[in-house]
Amino acid sequence: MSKAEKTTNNNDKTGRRRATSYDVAELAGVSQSAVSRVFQDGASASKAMRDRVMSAANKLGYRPNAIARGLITQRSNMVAVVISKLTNLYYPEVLVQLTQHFSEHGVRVLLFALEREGDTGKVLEQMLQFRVDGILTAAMFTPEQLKTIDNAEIPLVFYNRTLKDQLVSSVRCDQEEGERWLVDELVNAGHKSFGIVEGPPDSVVGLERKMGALNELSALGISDITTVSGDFGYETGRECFAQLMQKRGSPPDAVIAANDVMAIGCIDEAREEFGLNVPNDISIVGFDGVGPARYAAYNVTTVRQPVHRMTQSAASMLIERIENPELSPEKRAFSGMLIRGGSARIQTQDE
Amino acid sequence: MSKAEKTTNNNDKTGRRRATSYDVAELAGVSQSAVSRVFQDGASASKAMRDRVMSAANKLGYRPNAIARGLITQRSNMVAVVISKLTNLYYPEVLVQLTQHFSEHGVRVLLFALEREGDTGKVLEQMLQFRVDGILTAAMFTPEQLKTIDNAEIPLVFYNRTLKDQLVSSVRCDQEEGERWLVDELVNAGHKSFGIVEGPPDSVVGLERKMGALNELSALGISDITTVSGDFGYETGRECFAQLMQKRGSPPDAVIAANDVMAIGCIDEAREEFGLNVPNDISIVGFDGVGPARYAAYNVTTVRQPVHRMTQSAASMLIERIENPELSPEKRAFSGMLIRGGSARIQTQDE
DNA sequence: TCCCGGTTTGCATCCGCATGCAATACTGCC
DNA sequence: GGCAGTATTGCATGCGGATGCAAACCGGGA
Repeated sequence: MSKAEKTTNNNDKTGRRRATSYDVAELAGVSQSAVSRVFQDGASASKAMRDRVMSAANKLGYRPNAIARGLITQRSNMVAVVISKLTNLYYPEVLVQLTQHFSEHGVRVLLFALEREGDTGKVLEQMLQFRVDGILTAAMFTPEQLKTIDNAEIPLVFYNRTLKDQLVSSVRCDQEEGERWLVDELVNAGHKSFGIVEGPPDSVVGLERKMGALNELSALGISDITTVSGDFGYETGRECFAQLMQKRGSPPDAVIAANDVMAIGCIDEAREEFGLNVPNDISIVGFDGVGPARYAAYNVTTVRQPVHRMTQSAASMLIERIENPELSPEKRAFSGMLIRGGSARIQTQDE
Repeated sequence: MSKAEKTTNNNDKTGRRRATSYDVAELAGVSQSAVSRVFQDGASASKAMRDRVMSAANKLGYRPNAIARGLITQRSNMVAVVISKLTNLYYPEVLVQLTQHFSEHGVRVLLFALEREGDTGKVLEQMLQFRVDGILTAAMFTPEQLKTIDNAEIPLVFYNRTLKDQLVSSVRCDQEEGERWLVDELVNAGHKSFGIVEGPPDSVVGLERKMGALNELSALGISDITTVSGDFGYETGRECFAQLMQKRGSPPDAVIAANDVMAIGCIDEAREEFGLNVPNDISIVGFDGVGPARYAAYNVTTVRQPVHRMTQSAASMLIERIENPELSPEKRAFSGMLIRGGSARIQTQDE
């Protein structure tokens, strides 16, 4: 079959077919490669050629086929972003910002949403089949899965989690540090007994926060600690507080919740069901600095993650590694920002 | 160049290269088409062939290349999902659920996030270049853009917005109806003066809600109405309430906010800055039924969107139209659910 | 044993674009 | 005007897999 015929094979059911570079070439009376070059960045093409091709392309409504381009350049210009369902209220911002950062570099986001953080297996296969150029994940992978990704030589950046002693790239908020701050402030202000509301068992973030708090409490010689476990949601925040009360009989001086939403749940439960005044009867702190933490009714004392810088950083780390696979892994930890809200009795000002 | 040579051209910088169907074929001692067939659903292949190929494939870590497959089948198995930034707190759920519904049908989500609902131009081009099989949008397109999409014969489903008198598919919550319910309840309970907090000017959803409320108020002969305008965020919710007070001098009997987050802002402002008791001094209602609306401190009277059914419906509508492009457009409107929270003085029970 | 119908399999080709290489056009300069 | 040097352009081919068609194979019935 000749090249000319190629431009006439309408194979769409409707008889129409999307214009290809051959169609444009024919209409413009130039070669297909010329068309290809006009639609590339660094390619050489004279102004005359550019005009002719663009005019023909507009007439036909031609757009380069990113799929075909990806096949030949071995770059899909897509990255996989993996999020898990539980972490409500916070990841939305992350996702929108990430998408925009990637977008500025011509990279699209292929979204993978997990029911729970454990469901990574199913999606990994898909990511590989779609030949994503990189993976940004807010969920953990098993060692075996990591090996698969490594074998495929796909750059990977963890978001808010990392692997100690392993060569992986990650961007995270220093949760231990944040918890340390909270604990220090509370202890300095005289709190002696603590309740800890931890996150779901398979959440790395939740675990880090809990350990950060426990370690610091232990370092400060505090041992009156009661731990209960929730799932990052409002309802379990309330349940957790109730459990805490049941376990202890009386309220602790302070409650450290693994995130703001659970802290809010605790505050509501403390007020509504136990008639406690927050912060006079009990201090309650959270983590994240999400929107609702700022609502006047709660004004949660918390540590805010620098979401914007983190997403920015994560996106550029991944893009750099896509463009230069030789780059060695890098772990970046951002400090959060202590928000001295009104839900805890701590000093308003350092002296 | 012979077929055999094809299997040996390592062109990766590292000397490694992802296994292709040719590699698998060679190792298994079969033809490339055989490999292709083993990795397809309806294709014919004997068990013996299946085993040989799968074994070779596993040995090589082969995975079919979805990009190449898309090129030939004319199906990318990707849909574009367009969201805009402003609508916080609510779209996250939508997004995760949509992704999961699509995922069950083997369809991936390519995410496009808009800074504002007006920025559709930039992303449209990208969606077309990536040859998405369909578009699900929670942002509006211009008539010109719609024509482009139509020309490209890409199925399109609107989420929570639609075009009257036009042949487009859409899934939405009946916002007018919901506002009608709220207004009826409030008026029945004796509210006579109203404040309306509307959404940002380019939000279709916001507009629908405002008009729904205004129309019903007018139908019921209520004319004491003050309108102010926010951006769906908490802060402007507070500002709006302050403006409302400034404009009127005294609080209206009820405030109808275009979404829950602004309703929460109004409640906080009313309580904190104006010392009003909600709902005794003033009723405040929202829309959406998001998580924070349920927090005990607010317990917002609102209309909850049936998010799960809506996303489910939207996903399947789009998939059906991808598989059968002849299907005519369809508009589905779901009724919301009136949540009689504690932020408004309305009857708890119909008699 | 031979022939027929139904499966499996291989062959060849195409999807739409990028790119190395060779051919051609154009530029400035002596 | 001629020529070296550079900027454009066209040609041919490949990226990885799907698929129509024909060849090969398989089993069963006469």
